[in-house]
Amino acid sequence: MAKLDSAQIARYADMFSAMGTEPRLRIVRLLLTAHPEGLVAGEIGEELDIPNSTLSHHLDKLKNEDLIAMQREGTFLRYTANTSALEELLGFLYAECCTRSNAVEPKKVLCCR
Amino acid sequence: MAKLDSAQIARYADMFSAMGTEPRLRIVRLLLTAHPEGLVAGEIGEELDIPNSTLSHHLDKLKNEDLIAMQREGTFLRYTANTSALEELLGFLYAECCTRSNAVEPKKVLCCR
DNA sequence: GCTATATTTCGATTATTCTGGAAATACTGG
DNA sequence: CCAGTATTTCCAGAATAATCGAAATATAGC
Repeated sequence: MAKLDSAQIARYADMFSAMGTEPRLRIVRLLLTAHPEGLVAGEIGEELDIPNSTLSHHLDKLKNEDLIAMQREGTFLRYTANTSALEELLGFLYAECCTRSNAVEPKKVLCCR
Repeated sequence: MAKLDSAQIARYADMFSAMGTEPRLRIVRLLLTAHPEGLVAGEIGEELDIPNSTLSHHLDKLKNEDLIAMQREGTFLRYTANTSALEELLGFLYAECCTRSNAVEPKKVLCCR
């Protein structure tokens, strides 16, 4: 297993932090549900009942951590979950818990394929 | 799959938040490496070079989110990773990413048993 | 009980984050 | 180019979090 340097650990911490708030965790969940089409900002805000500017800040944070992606569609901005980043985060957590230390047994968490 | 209520989502958010800081993520990693024996507070502080009181706050937060456990050993306090909680968090993330939405393919993350 | 060690709690400072109204920007269709 | 809609940025306030020295607490051994 590759050794993790300080920057990488900090990055994972930032990703966890980005998911570490109820509104943002809800946003990610919602985008996963709507995957791969995603949703435009207005739909997210309406569904989760979050004011425009507040939502925009949350989306910005998630985007900065690369957990979601954005693409313009005319006057709309469509947001989608970034599956590779989530994959990476999941892989990190899995590696820490199961591979690196054998602290958690994989089979308890997942049933493969 | 059981439907997640607001309190549960908030709880997962809090767990992510607890891991969402570099010092605390390092602490969890260190305790996983030392699992199942764990480490006493002083050892953690020395290894990660964190002042007493700062460390104590971090440990308190992790303990509040049930990510670590503590037991007294004479004048020492031994901390251990709480594998069930980590298991649960890993399971949640897995379910969100892979089961619920099929956004991430399990085999990309893990190689089962 | 006193001393020594380990760790927490107190207290206070600084930094960061969350929130949301109002103004600005971006785009579309006429 | 103007009106209309979508969304962001600006700004500011309030709340929360991170930090750490110093004082307090807990335990052990003598």
